[in-house]
Amino acid sequence: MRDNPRDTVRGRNDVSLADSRPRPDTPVRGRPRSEAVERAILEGVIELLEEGVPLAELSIERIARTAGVGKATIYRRWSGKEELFVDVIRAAEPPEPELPGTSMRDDLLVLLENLRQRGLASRSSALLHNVHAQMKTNPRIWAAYHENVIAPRRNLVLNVLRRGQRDGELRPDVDVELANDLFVGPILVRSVLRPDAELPEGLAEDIVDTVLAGLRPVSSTVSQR
Amino acid sequence: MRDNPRDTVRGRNDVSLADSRPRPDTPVRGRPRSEAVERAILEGVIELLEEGVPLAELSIERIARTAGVGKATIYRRWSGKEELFVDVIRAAEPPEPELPGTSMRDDLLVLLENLRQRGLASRSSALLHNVHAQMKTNPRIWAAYHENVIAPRRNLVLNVLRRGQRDGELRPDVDVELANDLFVGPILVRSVLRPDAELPEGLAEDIVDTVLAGLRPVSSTVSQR
DNA sequence: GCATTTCGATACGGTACCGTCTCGTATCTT
DNA sequence: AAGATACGAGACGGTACCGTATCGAAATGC
Repeated sequence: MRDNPRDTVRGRNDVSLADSRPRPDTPVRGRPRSEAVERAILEGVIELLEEGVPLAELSIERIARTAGVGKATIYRRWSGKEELFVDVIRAAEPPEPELPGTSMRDDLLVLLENLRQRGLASRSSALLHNVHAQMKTNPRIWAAYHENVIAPRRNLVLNVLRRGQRDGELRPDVDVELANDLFVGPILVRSVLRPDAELPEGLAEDIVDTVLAGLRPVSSTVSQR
Repeated sequence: MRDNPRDTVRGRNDVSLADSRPRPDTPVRGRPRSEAVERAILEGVIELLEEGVPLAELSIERIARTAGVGKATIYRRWSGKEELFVDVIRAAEPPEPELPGTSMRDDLLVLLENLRQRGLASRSSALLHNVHAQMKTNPRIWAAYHENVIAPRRNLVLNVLRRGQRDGELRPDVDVELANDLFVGPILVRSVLRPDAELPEGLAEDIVDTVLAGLRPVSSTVSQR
């Protein structure tokens, strides 16, 4: 797909639009691109980020150096660091959790526990930090992260909440979007904004039950505002 | 004879390093340092960050260029970009909100509304994004931000919650730290992690009342399906 | 008046990376 | 076998920034 229209040595008689043609046949001629090289590059970037190297300090030369490949091999696949990083995001996406489906509370427990585990993992954290850093400057990176990581998980929670609302486990008058943020907010805040905070064992259950029950003292009447 | 490089560094006040040095003869000789120049540099950095320029792309040369000062003028005050950024954080800190003190709910409304407003402001957001990006690499920047911005606000909320717990507005068995995250989490998640999300007008009130009341249907004793 | 220091400006050598290109070799299709 | 392409390695000219040094002018204390 990302073929190079720059036949170097021979005639450069080509004119204006290089690659506007859809070119359906992938170039099967010549040596094919190594899939192993591709993985080595992506994995190398992930490892560097995990080690705490910020994306801003990653140069193509350094990536090539640590992956043990030539610079041209990288430029053959991606046009630059940001393009590459989009694929890194895709490659690092963890699988979605399986839901028991027995009740809204049970599903929420699984989802929040999964979120807590991800908060404890350096890989997710490193990725999120660097995505976050590039968000303002490079909306494409943010879009890729949102599409590949955030949106799927968010939809999972929203669907669980909607079903819970249908089944009477959730007050019908609450906004499910707000409810979602009430559940995931505490974990996200601790893992992203206060990395020194702890994510203790029973946190997911504490959050679910506390949010469901409310913080007002039990004897208080509902008429209070 | 020119100066040795050590006496140029004298940053004003330090965060983590003790540096209780009682001003080694603030050089009253010669031309004094311009306070206006100092402000111009700090404000220039803040404006650049507000415009979406990431901290990683800020070079001393560029800062000097946009502030209209010489490079040496910057190096005379700070030893590098990170040192400078610590002072930028301090300079951009907004004032703490005033609390009515009439009830826990009223105080929480003010605090969360204040937080919502900050989420809407580009200045806070730009700062937070860049602090966040540097967090892993440069713990000093994170420490400065935590000490100057996060901790004071957090303590404000925690005190309000503790008082509410004493006064019977908050269940005595809930962890105030968890309660804090339940209240601030939704706003922080929306402003930091989902910048496309909205922060609508009545959000603060919605959060406070929903968290206090709980998400479980009122008369229901059913917790499982 | 004079010493001292800061000011903006800019020159300086050094470093790192950019993206392209070339080389010799390896691997695939025809 | 011939042709095409990918591979690692690295040369290449160009750009931006680093941190220091120097300049003449300005601002202060003595």
